[in-house]
Amino acid sequence: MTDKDKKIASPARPSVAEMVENIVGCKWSLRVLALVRAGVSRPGAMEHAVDGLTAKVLNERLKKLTRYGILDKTVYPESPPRVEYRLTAFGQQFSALLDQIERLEKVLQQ
Amino acid sequence: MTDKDKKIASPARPSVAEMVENIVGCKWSLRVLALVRAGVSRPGAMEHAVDGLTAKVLNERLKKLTRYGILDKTVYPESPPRVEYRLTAFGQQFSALLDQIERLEKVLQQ
DNA sequence: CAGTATCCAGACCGATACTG
DNA sequence: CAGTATCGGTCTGGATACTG
Repeated sequence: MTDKDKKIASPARPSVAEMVENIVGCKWSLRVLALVRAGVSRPGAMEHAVDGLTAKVLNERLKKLTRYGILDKTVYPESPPRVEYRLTAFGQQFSALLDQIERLEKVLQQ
Repeated sequence: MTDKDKKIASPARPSVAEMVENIVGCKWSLRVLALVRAGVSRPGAMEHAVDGLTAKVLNERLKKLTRYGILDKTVYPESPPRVEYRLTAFGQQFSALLDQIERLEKVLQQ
């Protein structure tokens, strides 16, 4: 975990602009968000799906996204352990940013 | 200028996702973008408007936003020199991200 | 499988001083 | 006023090794 992360441990309700800066500014965040949105819910699957993404960084991102109320974490007490991440209601709205980015992508391709 | 900046000097058309990561990841970028959008076009005015923003960092942001085709720079050959930055057509669409952020802000406040 | 601890090269950005 | 050069502390994130 980074120091930046620690600073928002007990946030005075960070603004969305701060969230966006802090989340999007971190490498892999958008990728991870897109994966969860696409139904890839398990960390192992995410790590496998994204070339170059390591477990350490992935966990940092998942933690941050969870702390911001964008993702929801579920732990199933099995062996081997199974964990799933899902978008929260707010996370679904937040991830609409991905749609707008995609829209801009098309603008650029013309 | 940072090394990250140099890498996109001759871009193979960076994706919007990369642009977003690279721009939003840089502190002050959203603030600067919002200022230009609000009609604050001169660097001096921007520096004066944002507490904590220094000329060096401001120029790095303006350069990057210009290189990405989001801003347009105009130099008036006067003395003292006058410079103005404006949103390009693409920049206007890009800065719609700010609207969505503002929308999310309201979602969060409920 | 999920998650953490440690290390460290390199990037970021704030301060300062400077040019045209 | 606009912009650059340089320095230096801090943070980032990739590699590796490890626990439960």
